[in-house]
Amino acid sequence: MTQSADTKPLHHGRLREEVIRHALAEARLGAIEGLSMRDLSRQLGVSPGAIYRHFEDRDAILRAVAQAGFDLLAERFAAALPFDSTATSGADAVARFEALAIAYVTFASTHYGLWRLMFGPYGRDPEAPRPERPTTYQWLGKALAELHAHGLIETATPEDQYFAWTAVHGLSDLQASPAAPSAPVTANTRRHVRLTLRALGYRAKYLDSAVPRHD
Amino acid sequence: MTQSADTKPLHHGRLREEVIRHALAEARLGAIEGLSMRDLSRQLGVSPGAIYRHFEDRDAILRAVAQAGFDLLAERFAAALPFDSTATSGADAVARFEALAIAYVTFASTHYGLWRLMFGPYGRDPEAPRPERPTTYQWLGKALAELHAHGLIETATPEDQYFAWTAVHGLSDLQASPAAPSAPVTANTRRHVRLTLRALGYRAKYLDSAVPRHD
DNA sequence: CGATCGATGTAAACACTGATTACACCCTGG
DNA sequence: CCAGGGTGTAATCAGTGTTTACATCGATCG
Repeated sequence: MTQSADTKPLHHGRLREEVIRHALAEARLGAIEGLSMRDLSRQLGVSPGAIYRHFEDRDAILRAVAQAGFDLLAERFAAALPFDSTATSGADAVARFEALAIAYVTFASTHYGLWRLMFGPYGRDPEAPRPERPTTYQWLGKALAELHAHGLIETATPEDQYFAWTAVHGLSDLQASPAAPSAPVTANTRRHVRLTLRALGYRAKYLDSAVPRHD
Repeated sequence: MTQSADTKPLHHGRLREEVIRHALAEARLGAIEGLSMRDLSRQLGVSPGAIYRHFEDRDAILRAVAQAGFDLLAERFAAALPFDSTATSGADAVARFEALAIAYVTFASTHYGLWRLMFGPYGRDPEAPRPERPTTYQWLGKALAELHAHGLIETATPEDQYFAWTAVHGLSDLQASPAAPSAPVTANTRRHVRLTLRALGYRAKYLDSAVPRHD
């Protein structure tokens, strides 16, 4: 399984990673459900059967890609906001929450196919938890806890957390859906975040004033 | 196209409706993307080619099913709440909004595959608008207008409307997603609705008190 | 009434897909 | 040096979406 990295020893070498890379690239645009084994094998210059040395199934590839999607999302979170740092002020806590939301919505709209895959039936491979990365839920929990610590929201219960997630998640989905009216991403998200915070009892201190940005 | 209903005149008759009926039934459970023409034709006791007399494509079937999904959702709305009626009081306006939200979430969770299809790339057939039914957006707009008319929310702008939709939509999606923690549907939705209303400036009059139910 | 014609269904074929199998290769460890 | 296992190949199988040529039925019209 785990190979000595970049030695490229056998005929082709590190096929598994290449498969995931290509499938992931295809998923960015959409319609990853239409992924074809034979297309994949042709792109990789390899016979169709070869892939079955590394994946049991086509479904196994989709699961692995979904997994990679969650990793990618975690990277985006980390890029928008270091996980170890803490908010220095109330305004900063708001900005951090907002940065998180924007990262989420942006990821969904720039990787819609992948994002749908992540929340579809291949969402999680229960065999392969990876506790080394904080999950979306943990990021969100931390952001809410900070807001609560600075007295900006009334509570930071799991229910509040769930609500905040669903609000941002719903925006992300409808933003990219052809069945809904569309709007510019980040401006829309900012307004959305303000309303979400108000739902959580935000005291309106910074509601209409400028808020310090992260990056 | 439109046939004299139940005469069943030709070899098989009304194949088109039967195709949609079967595909729709399959969509209830999920994975309608995996719909197979040949499976369908076998279920209908018909040769595979016959279906192509009524649908250009497999995709055309999916589009038609998505369309039928929106019709079905509209029916659920109408069942939960007559469109012509008006809220008699503030509490009633709240109850009506809540009934709408519950209908939406329940529909999504009981017809998840269909619901995903509706918001996927086959979401809308732009060739076939049907102005005779109020859309989700219109239902929602009416509910918010009533809340505003009774002085319960500050504004009822399109932005508010969009926010309310995304909030309920996100709940619907995460509720049925394997990648998220799950919870009981209606109780969860009630709490969600309360928070959503608060985001819109709800004055908390009925927030924790019992609210009259519809039906 | 009977011929005609368009709408509907059938059967066979085509290219393609996911998956399995038997076989060949070549690196590695003893 | 040579066995063995991980890796890739070629051929093959059943199943798919779609097209084509052909058959059949029902209504329409002279």
